[in-house]
Amino acid sequence: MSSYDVKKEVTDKYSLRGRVFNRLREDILSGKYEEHEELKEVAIGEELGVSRTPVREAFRQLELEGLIQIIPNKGAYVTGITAKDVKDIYMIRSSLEGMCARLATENITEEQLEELEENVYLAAFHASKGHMEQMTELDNRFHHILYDACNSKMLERLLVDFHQYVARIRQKTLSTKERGIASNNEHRQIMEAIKAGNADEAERLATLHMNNAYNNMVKNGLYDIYKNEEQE
Amino acid sequence: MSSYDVKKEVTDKYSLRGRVFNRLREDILSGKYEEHEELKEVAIGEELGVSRTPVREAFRQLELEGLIQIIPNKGAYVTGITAKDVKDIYMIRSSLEGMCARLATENITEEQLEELEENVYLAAFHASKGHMEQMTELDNRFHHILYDACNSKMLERLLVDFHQYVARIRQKTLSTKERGIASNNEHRQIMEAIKAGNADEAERLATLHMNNAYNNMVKNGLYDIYKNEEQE
DNA sequence: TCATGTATAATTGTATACAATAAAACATCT
DNA sequence: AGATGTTTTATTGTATACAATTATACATGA
Repeated sequence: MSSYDVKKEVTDKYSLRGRVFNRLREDILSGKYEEHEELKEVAIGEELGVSRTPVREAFRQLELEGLIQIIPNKGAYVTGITAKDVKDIYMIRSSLEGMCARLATENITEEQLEELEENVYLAAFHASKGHMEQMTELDNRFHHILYDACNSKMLERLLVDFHQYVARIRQKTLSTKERGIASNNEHRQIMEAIKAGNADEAERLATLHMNNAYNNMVKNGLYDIYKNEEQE
Repeated sequence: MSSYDVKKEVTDKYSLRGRVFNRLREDILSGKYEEHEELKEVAIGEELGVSRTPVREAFRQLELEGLIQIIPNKGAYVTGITAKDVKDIYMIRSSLEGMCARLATENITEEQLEELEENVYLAAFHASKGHMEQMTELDNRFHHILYDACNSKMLERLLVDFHQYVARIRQKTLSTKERGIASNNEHRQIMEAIKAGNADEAERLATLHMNNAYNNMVKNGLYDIYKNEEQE
C-alpha cells in the first residue's frame, strides 16, 4: 500500500470530520464549488448531517492542503489557481517527477514494475478508443506507482499533493485523444527506461513528460480559462 | 513583505486557535516536546488557558504541516524525523533552491539585492566572531529573501515549509564556526551570480550550497543522532 | 440621491456538556 | 504467577449554547 493511501486513512475517513474532509475535498477538486466560493459552516454541516465542529476541523485541514483559504472571522473560500500557479507547479513537478523516476529506477519492486507495464498496455487500448475517463484513471495510477516506488515519503507527499492540485485544472482544459496517445507513449518510454535500469534516461524522460503535459495545456487554452484573473 | 509572513498571519495569530497553533509549532520546532511525545488536548489547553476546541483545531493544522501525527481516537504525537527524511529533504531542497535562485536572478528587486549584500557582509563579521545565534538568523533571512525574490508563491511555500522542517534538525547537529564561514562564502557567491544576472551560475551554486550543507550535517553526526530509529 | 449611523441578522469563535472509544486498574480463575 | 475478563478511568469525538464579530437592512439627514 502506498503511503498516499496511508495518509488518507490516517485522516480518518470513518469519523465525521474525516468524512466531511474527504467529501469537501472531492467536491472542490471536481469543481462542484466555484473558485472563490464561500463555504458556510452550517450549510455544509446540514448538507452532510453533522454539526459545525467536525466541519470546522475539516476546514482547517483543507486550508493547509491549499484547497480553501480561511479569513478569520469572515469565512472559508475556495482557493483560486492562476495560470501562473499552474506554470509554477509544472516547473516544480518537472524537476521532482524526474527525481522520482530516478529513485524509482533504483527502488522499484517486481510487482510495481509489472503493474507499470500492465498500465501502459491497458492505456494503449483505451487511448486508441478515446476513452478519456479510463485514461485519466490510468494516468493517475501510473504516476502514483512511481511515487510509491521512489521510496521517499517526503517526495511522495509532495508529488501527491501537486498531482491533486493539478486535477482541478484538468477538469477545465480538455484533454484530446491525440495527447492521450502521446502521453501514454511517454509513459511507456519511462517504464522501459526504469525496466532497463537506466536512471538517467528515466529522469530525463519524466521531466520531458511534464514539460509536454504543460505545453499541451497551454496549447489547449490554459491562459484563456484564467484570462479574467489577476496574474498576481 | 514575503508571502511567508502573510501565510502565518492568515493563520490568525490573534485568535486563540492561532495562538495555540503558533505556540505549539514553536515548541515543537525548538525541541521542547520530544519526538513521538503525545500531546493531550486538556493539558495543552490548561497550559495556555483555553478550552479544547481551539487546541483541537490547532492540532489539525499542525498535522498537515507535518509536525504532529493524529491517530483517530488515540492521540496526537510529535512527528519523528528519520535520517532518511533529512537526506530526502536536502535532495529535494538542492533542486528547488537551485530553481529558486535561477528565478530570483530574473525577478529580484534592487532592494532585495541590497539586503542580500548587506546580509552577506554582516554575516562575514559574525562568522569570524563565531556568533552562531546571529549566523542562524542571517542564514534564515538570506534564504527567505531568495524565496521571496523568486516570485513564485508555490515554490516559496514549499521552500519555507522545508526550511522550517530542517530547523528542527539544526537544534541537534551543532554547526561549527568553520561551516559558518564556508556557508557565508557560498552565500556571497550566489549573491554575486544573481547580481551579475548569471542565472545558470546562481542555480548551480545554490544547488551546491545545499549539498554542502547536507554533507556537513552527515559529517557532524546526523546518523548518530538518529541511529536508534528505524531507517524505514 | 447619496452618505452616514443604527439596529438587526447572519456567521464565526470559544466553551462546555455529553457520547464513544481506548487505556488502565482490578478481580477472578486456572 | 500468569492469563483472562470486567470495571473504572482517561481521552478523544461530536453537538450545542453562548459570545464576539461581521454583514445586511433600514432609517435618517443633507
